[in-house]
Amino acid sequence: MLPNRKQLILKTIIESYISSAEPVGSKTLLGSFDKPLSSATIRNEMSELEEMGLLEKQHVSSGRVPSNTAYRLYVDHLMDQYRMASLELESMRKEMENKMRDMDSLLLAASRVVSKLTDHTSVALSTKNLGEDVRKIELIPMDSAGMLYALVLICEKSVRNRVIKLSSPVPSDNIHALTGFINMAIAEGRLDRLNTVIAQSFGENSPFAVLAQEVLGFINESRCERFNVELYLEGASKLLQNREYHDVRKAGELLDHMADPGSVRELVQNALPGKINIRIGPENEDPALSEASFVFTTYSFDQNSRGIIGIVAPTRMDYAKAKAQLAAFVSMLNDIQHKKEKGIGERNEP
Amino acid sequence: MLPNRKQLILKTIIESYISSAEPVGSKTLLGSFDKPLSSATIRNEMSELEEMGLLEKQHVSSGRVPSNTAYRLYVDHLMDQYRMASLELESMRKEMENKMRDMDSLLLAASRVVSKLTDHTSVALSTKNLGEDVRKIELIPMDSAGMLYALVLICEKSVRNRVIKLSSPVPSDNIHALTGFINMAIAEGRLDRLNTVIAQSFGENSPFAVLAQEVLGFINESRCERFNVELYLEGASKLLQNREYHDVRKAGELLDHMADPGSVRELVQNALPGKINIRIGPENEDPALSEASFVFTTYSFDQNSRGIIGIVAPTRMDYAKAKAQLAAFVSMLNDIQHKKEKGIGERNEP
DNA sequence: CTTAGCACTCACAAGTTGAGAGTGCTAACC
DNA sequence: GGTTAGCACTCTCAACTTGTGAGTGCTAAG
Repeated sequence: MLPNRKQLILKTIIESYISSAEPVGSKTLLGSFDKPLSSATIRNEMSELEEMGLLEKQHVSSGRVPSNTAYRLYVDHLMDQYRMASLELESMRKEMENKMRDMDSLLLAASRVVSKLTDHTSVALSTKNLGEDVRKIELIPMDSAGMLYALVLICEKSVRNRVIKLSSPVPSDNIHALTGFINMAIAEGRLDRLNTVIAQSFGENSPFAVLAQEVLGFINESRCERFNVELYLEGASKLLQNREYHDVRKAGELLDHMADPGSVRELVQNALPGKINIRIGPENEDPALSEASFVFTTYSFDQNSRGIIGIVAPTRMDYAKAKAQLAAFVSMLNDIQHKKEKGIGERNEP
Repeated sequence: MLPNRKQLILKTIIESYISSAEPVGSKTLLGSFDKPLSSATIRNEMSELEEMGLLEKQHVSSGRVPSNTAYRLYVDHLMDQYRMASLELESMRKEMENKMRDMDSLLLAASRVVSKLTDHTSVALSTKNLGEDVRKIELIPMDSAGMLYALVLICEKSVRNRVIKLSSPVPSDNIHALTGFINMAIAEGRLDRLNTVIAQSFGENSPFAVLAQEVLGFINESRCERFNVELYLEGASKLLQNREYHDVRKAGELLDHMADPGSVRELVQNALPGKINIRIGPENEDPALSEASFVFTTYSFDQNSRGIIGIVAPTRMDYAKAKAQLAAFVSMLNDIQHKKEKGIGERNEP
């Protein structure tokens, strides 16, 4: 067993190296001990630790670096237990629960396949409209002439209101009925279709339908968009294979950008929907992509869920191939989607 | 509009640069035209193309490189259409269909959260026993004394057979019944529980139960294990942030290894189940990890699905922190899993 | 319009140098 | 004995220097 002071010194060296990544010299440790030690003393200890195979020098006169044996010793005996803050734990749990709910495995699968297929880094972004924004409405008749006070409770806490003036009066129990209708529709998440349902049931121009129209319009305006965004970046390491990105700083910068939903969203503004979009170098607003091209296409899975999928590569990429592959892929994805909607595919094999 | 020869030269330059990544000099193109041209001619053309802003030199005497404008021109007008081989298309479709079926979003979510949490590259590997291996059985009585010929159809095509000898004879309609039972169980994927069901229904030692036992044993032996493996590598770019991996070749090598299920599987051999395993540098068999540490833990979701999840980082990593985070994460995952099984969590908010 | 030839430019790799960090050793000190 | 100060020594790293080769632009002739 190591004497106490050696242990302490080793531990200090390891931790210093862990956090700084710089080889540790005898002077670096000067301030780190209760009892002040001179650098020479530390040097002596260090050289003994080196003899024991716990420290290593990269060259004769460099600081020392822990050996693998030292790490092992550290892990098994020396290191303190790290205590996670309860805040940290809590955020971890939240994150996990959200992720599990929101993960979009179709798009993930897509981005994996695209990356593998094109041999480039692929990016997929899905934007899902959660649509759970409107919670409840309340309609309050103000007089018999057709003035209404409408309240919309949105997004958990906030409230919007408006006075609605009807051209022809509507009986107050109709108003109650409408309130009920709408709240039920909200609860069941079929608010979008209510409009047409009412128009069909009561006639396009019936006072009731007009009122409903009015109220639904108001609700629509009040909607605060609640989006859920997921981003998949696959095959990041493929980028490194291009000589343009042999500079790690550049590669890291680009990858970080492509891993950030906000940045990607900006990149795909003004995309032609359904076409293969090609953005060459500085055609991408973002300076991080000034030497990269982004070939992508938009894709919408259903009303509430849109996405983009594409690849990033150096401007010197094989555009023809990438374009063809992406196009083929999207058309294939459409087929799959189609089959799924019709409920054909996706059973176990017969 | 560009004269024909200029177009051709530009196109050739772009395509040469796309595939070689080397600035293109006038001599490089010598062999590329039907009508032989001297390098001087090409030089003249190139210098005109440069004046038009389509080519660029990195320095006075280097080859030329297409400008972004040139790429745009190329994409819009010059490039040939790339035609995908039908083989390529087919493999794409297959890949996609498999991926969609096999994606394990829990583990993906987990690996994302872990990467974000620890700020390191995370790796998750899931091994799922598909268990759909046995397709059908057939039992054929050979004589009245209790000899049976059993056929098991496994894994789509292959067949195994065995002669089973019963200690006491079983009536032949019982045998038909058993065949029916088992095939039903196979079809419904509850073969595992059939054993106990029969024992309970017919008595532990009844001839029928004994026969069933025998046949089920045979089936079990015949099982060819069909595994499905999925691997998730998240936060690959985080590795680049460590100075140890500022060398792109090294980083790429490591990432490629960690992205390969086979390699990862080898790494986690002899893992202590349920513990946090720490493999420091060369403790990992694989030389690609000789300067990296792999901290991981095993995790089993249910009978048929096992996985590992962990992080890779340079040997100089904060082991204490990583260990604590991973431990906390796994215990949290267990909770979630638990809740899920009991059917508690995962509703919409109230 | 095309080509051959030549002078010129510049990046890159190899070699050189000096400063700085860190060591090991020795001798003195407690 | 353990600890410290001091000094010579080693080695890396960055800055600078140099020579070579690739590739150009220009000119003059075909």
